[in-house]
Amino acid sequence: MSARPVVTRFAPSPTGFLHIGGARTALFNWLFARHHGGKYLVRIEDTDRARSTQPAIDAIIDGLDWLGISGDEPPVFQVDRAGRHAEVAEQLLAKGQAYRCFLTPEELATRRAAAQAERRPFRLTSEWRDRDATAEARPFVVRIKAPAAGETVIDDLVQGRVTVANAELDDMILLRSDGSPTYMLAVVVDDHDMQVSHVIRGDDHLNNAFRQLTIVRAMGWEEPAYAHIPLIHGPDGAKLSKRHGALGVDAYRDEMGILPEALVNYLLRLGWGHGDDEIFAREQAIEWFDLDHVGTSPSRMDWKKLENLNGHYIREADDARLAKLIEHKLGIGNNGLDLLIRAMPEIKARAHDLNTLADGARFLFEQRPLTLDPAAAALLIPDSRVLLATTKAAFAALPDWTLDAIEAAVRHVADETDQKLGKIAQPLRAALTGRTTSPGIFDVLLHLGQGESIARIDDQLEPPE
RNA sequence: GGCCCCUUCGUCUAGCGGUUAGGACGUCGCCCUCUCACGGCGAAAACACGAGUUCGAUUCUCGUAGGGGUCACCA
Repeated sequence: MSARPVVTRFAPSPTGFLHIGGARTALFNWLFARHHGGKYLVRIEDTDRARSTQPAIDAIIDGLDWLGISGDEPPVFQVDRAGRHAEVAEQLLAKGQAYRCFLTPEELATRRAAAQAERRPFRLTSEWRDRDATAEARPFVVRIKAPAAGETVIDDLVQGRVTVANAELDDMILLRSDGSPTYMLAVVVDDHDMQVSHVIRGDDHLNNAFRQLTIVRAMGWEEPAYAHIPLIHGPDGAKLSKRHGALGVDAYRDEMGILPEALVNYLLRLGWGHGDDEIFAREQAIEWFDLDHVGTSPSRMDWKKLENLNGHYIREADDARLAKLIEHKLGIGNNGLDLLIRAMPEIKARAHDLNTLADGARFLFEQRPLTLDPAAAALLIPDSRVLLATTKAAFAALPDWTLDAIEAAVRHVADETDQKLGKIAQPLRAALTGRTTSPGIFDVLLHLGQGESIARIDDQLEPPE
């Protein structure tokens, strides 16, 4: 590795949302730069003006921001640099490393079809390659003169040494007939101008690296180091589809209720490992991250593991922060927020995403009389109602509504009636929360308050008609 | 199809010639217990196959099979 400063970049094309694979690529670039005290840049590859959209750009920027891996500098937009790209193409032309090709798309299609008919691979050999055709008036594209013989070797930081015969490389287009740069040219020029030292990107670009290298070499520029990381597949090993996770990171946030630190931890661990470690604080990840422990085989999404990690981070998260994140799901005001925060320690222990978190807190804000779910309703048999009535009386007599006092009261009723605690706790839970599962019953009582608790019990004392 | 890449429990991975092949998620069992979680303990579970190289291969080499990527005036 050369001594030049580390500069990485994440270069998405804004034709869709920021998906999980892109997020991981960005993360690895960010981590690598941080680890080496370098710089991490974001470049929007919008040279395909027909397919690039502003919503996509917003989604990508927003997603990176949410994950805490925004660029160190404002994003670079590739379209803004079209002039510079054309300039480099001109230089290549002047150096005889590129040529104007007057083949029309139709001619190209014909040749391609012919090659396919003969079942041989199509490799363009343009008759314009060695012609000096500056004077032609017809539309043309600018093509690179790819080396015809020999081979090109890349020492990929993840994949190892990869060799490709130059005969496999074709004279790809640098400038389209409308004068706009293609991706192939734009990446190389921008990476050079932005002084990118390490190109870390998805495996699907490995083949491109060879073609891009020919441009770098034709210009005599310093070559970046390459690191092609394996793609993420769906649980079935096939390409990640919409059905199983080719979602924008916004869906992980808004629909699945995932915390950014959980997604980051999961993504980091997917395709990379550090011994037996599973949980990484950000600083720790920066310290440990490297490229030589990035795996070489594609990895599959494991929703259960993400969920587990998310549960971990929810339990670790600040109560007020969590309350803020779910208050809109519960439709509560400021008074409710305070209650929610107070009850959060018990609620969050039982959640693995923001949806289950909100669901677990719902009983706190339910309007009386509660609608019991079937399992809870089934608990309220006549015997239970008698116990409930006794318990209610004990609650009504309590001068202080503290956890200790509540617990003592309930246990006392159990002793007096010679019942196990569960015989009282379960009907109580049903009456107070409408469900058969909830935080510990004493906590439920405490947070609901004396008046509300008694009222909810009262609601269930008489069997419904 | 050409070219390129990949292959350790179901999944994510540790391993970098000699290990009882380790951890995590998931699964199952037990414990804790007022329910559900959390937590604790334990169990089942893997080196794709075949040749080499070597005293010795999960590890190195080559095949086979399987999987993936890529072959545009898209990125």
